[in-house]
Amino acid sequence: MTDSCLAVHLNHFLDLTDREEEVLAELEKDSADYGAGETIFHEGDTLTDLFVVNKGWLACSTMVLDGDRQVLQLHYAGDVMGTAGIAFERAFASATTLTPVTLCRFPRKNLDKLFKDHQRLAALLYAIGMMENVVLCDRLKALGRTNAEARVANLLLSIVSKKRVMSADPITEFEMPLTQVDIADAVGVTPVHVNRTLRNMERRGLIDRTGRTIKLGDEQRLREIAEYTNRFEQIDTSWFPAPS
Amino acid sequence: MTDSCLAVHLNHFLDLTDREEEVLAELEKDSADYGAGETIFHEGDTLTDLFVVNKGWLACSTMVLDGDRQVLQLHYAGDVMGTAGIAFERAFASATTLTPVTLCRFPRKNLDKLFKDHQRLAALLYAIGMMENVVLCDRLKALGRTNAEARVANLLLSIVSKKRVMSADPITEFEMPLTQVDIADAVGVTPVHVNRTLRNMERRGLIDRTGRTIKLGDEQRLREIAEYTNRFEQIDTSWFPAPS
DNA sequence: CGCTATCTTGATATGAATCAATAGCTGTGG
DNA sequence: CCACAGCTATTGATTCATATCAAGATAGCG
Repeated sequence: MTDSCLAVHLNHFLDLTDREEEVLAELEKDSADYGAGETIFHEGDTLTDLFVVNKGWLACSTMVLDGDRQVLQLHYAGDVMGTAGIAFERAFASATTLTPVTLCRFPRKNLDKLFKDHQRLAALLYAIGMMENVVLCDRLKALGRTNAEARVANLLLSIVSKKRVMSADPITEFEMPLTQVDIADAVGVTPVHVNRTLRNMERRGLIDRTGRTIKLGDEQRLREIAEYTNRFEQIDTSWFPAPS
Repeated sequence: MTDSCLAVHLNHFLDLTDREEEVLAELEKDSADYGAGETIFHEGDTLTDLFVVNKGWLACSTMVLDGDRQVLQLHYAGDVMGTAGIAFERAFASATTLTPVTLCRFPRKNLDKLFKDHQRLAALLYAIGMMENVVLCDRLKALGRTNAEARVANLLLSIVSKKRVMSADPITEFEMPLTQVDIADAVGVTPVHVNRTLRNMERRGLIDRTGRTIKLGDEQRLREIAEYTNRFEQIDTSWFPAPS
């Protein structure tokens, strides 16, 4: 077994060869720790590195001119963060840590080796990128066409899903990495309304809260409210080229 | 010069070699025509093919249980459609034609050759996928944090941007492929409100409308209102592996 | 040339925003 | 070890952008 977080994550979708695991571990050499609330990079920064998240939660967000903030993506252990940097030289969003975080930074230039020598891994990264695409579409649907409660339910479920990818047992209780302001910025409502929505969900037994800990009281019902599909569970790797 | 639409599109970002153009042309062999308003595939269909759009506009959309619809992505000549199929065996959205369309269908399995033998093209496809992620994030920001006018402005500008990628001259007038109901489903408001918003924008000289033709009366101002960034213009290919 | 989809406009309703105030919690320095 | 500062959470009152409901008016198409 490897201690590469990325390898653990990718092994979820594919049986990696030893050689492949080595290559991935290589990307995770250069690790650094951050406290909660730190900014890793800012929107507009020149950024030709990617990051493997080794531990903790981060949010990518962008500001509207009037001062509003939109949280675009959440990243958790095992994720590759900053993949937009594959297409653009400048960051389109800022990345901030929500919890203490360990990150491994590597130059995107290293990906060319991966494309040349480990095509199956390249395909897997591509597929994961497309999965993120689908996740973004789910969020688009939630923001465009559902009310505050469904949006919040969606967010909670996707956080649990991400946790479950990296842990063997089926979590139903978790430490919420987002403040109510963060939730508001993620689901596109005001903090005040997030508060009322959460309390209302609590009152009806959908969730239980103790401090920042959230327990899913009725996950089935939450899924119905959010019309949730877990996209993180598996990806279809059947078309992939042979392993190197 | 090739008649492959995909090659024309990709040449926008990279100087393709003759060999690369051949490989792309190969993907565009199997073409078929569709009228406006046809459905190419449905949400939930098993779908292991991708499509190159050769001509016309398509919309990918998904339904909410209560009957609402959310338009997720628009596709135009030169686009590869259905790339989510790279990660999943079932379509997460439906694709319908907005105008008469020519499509070339190819099995995703063909991508493995591309990964094995034409790594630069694989990297480019990956980069374009990541560009689409950024576009989705822009839309997320628009839906989460801006009013109806900014959302509509955003949509109009992104349609013009897509047209400009495939045409030499700087279009300011175009045939709108979406009805007001489609626009509503794309920007997450009601058709009634789209109508009022468009008329208001017209009254203020931001746009001119004659039938379905829209002319950008004050593109600069529209960009400010939408806080628009054109993501389609160029992608950074400097890290790519060498051409095959 | 009538049918149906699309667009337009007015009146009213409502989910969420805004404004405003208070309370709890966490850390930090005196 | 307490007091103060500054986030975070809670709650009520009011406002507002957009939804909903309803009814024409146009226009494209078979």
